[in-house]
Amino acid sequence: MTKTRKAREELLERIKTMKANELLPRERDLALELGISRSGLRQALSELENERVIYRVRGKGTYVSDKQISKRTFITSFTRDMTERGLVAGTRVLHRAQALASGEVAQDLDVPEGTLIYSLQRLRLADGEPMCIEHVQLPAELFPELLRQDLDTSLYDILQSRYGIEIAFTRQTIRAVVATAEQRRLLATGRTAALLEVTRINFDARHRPIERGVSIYRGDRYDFTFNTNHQN
Amino acid sequence: MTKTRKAREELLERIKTMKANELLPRERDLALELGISRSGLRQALSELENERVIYRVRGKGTYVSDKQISKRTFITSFTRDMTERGLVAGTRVLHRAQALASGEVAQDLDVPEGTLIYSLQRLRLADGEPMCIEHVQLPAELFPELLRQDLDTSLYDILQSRYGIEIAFTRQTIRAVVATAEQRRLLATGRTAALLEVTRINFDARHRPIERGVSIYRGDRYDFTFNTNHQN
DNA sequence: CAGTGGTCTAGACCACTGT
DNA sequence: CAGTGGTCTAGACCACTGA
Repeated sequence: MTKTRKAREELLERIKTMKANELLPRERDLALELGISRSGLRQALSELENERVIYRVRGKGTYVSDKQISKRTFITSFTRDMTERGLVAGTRVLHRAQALASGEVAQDLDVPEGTLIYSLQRLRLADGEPMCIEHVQLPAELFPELLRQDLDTSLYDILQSRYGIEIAFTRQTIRAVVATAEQRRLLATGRTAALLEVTRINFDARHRPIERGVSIYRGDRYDFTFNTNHQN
Repeated sequence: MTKTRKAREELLERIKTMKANELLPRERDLALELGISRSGLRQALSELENERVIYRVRGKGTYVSDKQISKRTFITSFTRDMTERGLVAGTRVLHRAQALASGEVAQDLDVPEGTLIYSLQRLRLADGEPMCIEHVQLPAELFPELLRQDLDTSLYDILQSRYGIEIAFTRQTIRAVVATAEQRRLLATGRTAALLEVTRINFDARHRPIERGVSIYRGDRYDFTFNTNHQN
């Protein structure tokens, strides 16, 4: 645990007890109080500012954000997403197979055409109701024996705990599409349903593609919320 | 222009001439070369890392990212968005009026119900074809005489150049909806069209809501791409 | 004017990588 | 082991805010 990290935790504790828009002590005092240099403190504060836990005003001071504003950055994991919405995530594996990468999949995963991949199709449920159809591809080389794992849970938990893979960032493309007959059947929607099609590629810290997939969500039950920073 | 900023620019110049995954000089040498301290250089590098222009590997060095990966963070401005796609943005103002904030609008803008706002409805075009219907609300107090401006251009350019307002971050919620008859008429889509409904609130650096709006995009012509960092 | 956050420095030491 | 990026420090000075 670095000192900056520790300062960050202590700051979060302190902020929890404060109201929105309340003023924090000046940096020089906070640093003294937390037993850290001002530079170290400033790094911790900068992280919290990026996460919108606080905001800083030059010449005035550092303030606590509205709780409302700070949340929702991370998405990606269906299980976590549903949990945050107060729903219980469920999974039905529709199909699992080895396959050879081609076309868009090979391009997204940055592997030559014909590379061995795992392909996984799952129906994801929220409180027992169909929410989304998921089609995932991963390079087989990185995940030996993946298809023998229990795939009824969070794929990202498996990648992390069993293969030690950490996702560093995600690129997503969202479209609106009209449901096909097959999709209507699986998702149990009405005749003319609009669906949210999310195509995502997950990368590790070295910018290597780790996993890609397409998720098709019911438009009447799902929305997608996120924040964007416009620094500079 | 700060030294860090200058270093950043010079680094970008240098990176432009390099290939993907090429190794940059070590930090100590780069700092010397750019006439800056290592700390200052590291801050510039950290910015570039966040923007995915470079990536760093401990014990090895700092590398140039694939050009492919770095782009697409900023969205929000329709005009800029279309320009990046190689399309010409156009605008037809459908409606402009003063109004009183109520319900969701008052809540999103964080003003009491009954506060005076400006309301603006525009049809946005790409290469002359309808792309999106936009419905925007802003607190009148912040933007005197707004309705007298030329609203056929980028609203964000007006906010910045005429009112000196800088947007610091954006919160967006995306849904898929089926087009109503009115929307089909305005957007010139077919009978059963899926649309992308984007609700956004723009905040300044002090976390004050500056503007909110709903944009309804044609599902067959538009997609929405963005990146998410999962630091920590 | 005093008080705040923002920038910058030179240097020390730590943690990880690959030979 | 030598070489890399990562953390941390103490202190100086700048730029902005509001009384």
